Amino acid sequence: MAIIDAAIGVLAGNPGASLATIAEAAGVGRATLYRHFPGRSDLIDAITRQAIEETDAAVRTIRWENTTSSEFLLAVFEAMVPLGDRYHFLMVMAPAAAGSDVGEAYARQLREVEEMMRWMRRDGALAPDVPIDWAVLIVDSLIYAAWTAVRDGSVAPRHAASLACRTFLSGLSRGG
Amino acid sequence: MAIIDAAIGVLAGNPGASLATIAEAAGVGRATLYRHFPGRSDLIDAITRQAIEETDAAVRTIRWENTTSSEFLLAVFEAMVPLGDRYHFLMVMAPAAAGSDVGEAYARQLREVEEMMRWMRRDGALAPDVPIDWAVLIVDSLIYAAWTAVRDGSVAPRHAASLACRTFLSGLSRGG
DNA sequence: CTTATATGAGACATATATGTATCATATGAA
DNA sequence: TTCATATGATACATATATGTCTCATATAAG
Repeated sequence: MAIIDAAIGVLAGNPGASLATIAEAAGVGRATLYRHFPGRSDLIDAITRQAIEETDAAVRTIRWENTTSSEFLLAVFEAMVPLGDRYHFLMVMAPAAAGSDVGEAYARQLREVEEMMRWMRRDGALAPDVPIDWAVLIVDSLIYAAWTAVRDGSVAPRHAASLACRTFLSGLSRGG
Repeated sequence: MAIIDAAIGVLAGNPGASLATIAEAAGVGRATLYRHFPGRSDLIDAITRQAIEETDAAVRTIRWENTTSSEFLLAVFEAMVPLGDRYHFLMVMAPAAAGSDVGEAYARQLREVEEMMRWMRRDGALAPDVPIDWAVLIVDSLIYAAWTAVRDGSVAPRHAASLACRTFLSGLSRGG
């Protein structure tokens, strides 16, 4: 929906933006926004649900059979970098919803990334002495960083995911 | 000052927090806060200035003579990770102040990191095909990620900087 | 054409945040 | 003790955001 898309864009830059600002960005009247979402919290909730759906759907398209964990990681970056704003929105807003169903869905997503990291550790693609929590955090950070870099024009959209994946696996030094 | 420290803590978690919330966190009356800072923007400005001062001071303690660029990078992480909240605050707030003196100071800090990245590229510590902008962004991301990990207890304070530095230089894969 | 539905504009009441002013009190120096 | 200063509490006015309501209008289906 156009309102939700506009709201994600506005709230990503300013989490405290007023509903009037969001309505203007969506190109609808403020009253129309209240017709679709009874209150601010309902809008936030709808955005969160959509972000979870979109990110889940993007990950479901990836095939894990007959691939290495590193190839899978690259595919995850390819799928998630374009959704960086959604991903970041979840990172910022979902922890506040802990306990609810959306909070649970976010926790599940985190567990899935943890699972991927354990797979990588078994493969040797993740060093044994690296804390799983740190690896998960770096995946988060790189997705958002890559999305930011594309948005600002620092990195071409085609190269963003591979750059993020390379950074994760082997760092940025020559011959890393 | 206690008010500024408390304000950084509150605003890092919720950039739109009310002055009443900040005053309560600082343990002072709301009126007292207005006596020190005529308005909200003055408080934000004071915080930004202090964050710039603190980060500048931390970097100035680092010696760059007779060191490799990689050693210097580690020292930067050591100095900046404890100031991760300040650093993140600047990342979020300073771009909005572009044109003013604090905006200029932030731009200078960015140029200094760029300079460090160019030094690393000459050293071979940064691969030639990695965009400088990406390297700068990753330094930012890693500082904040490391600070977050320490705050949440995922990583011991002693290990955070070296983990961030290692991630930057050689990634997280085994033998990276 | 007629009708049901969705919308935009705007009035309105309420809640919250901002900013100002006053007064009693605590604290610390002379 | 006496006095100056800083503070906390409170009241107050104003601005902004939220949420509800009405009405005129556009639009699409019948």
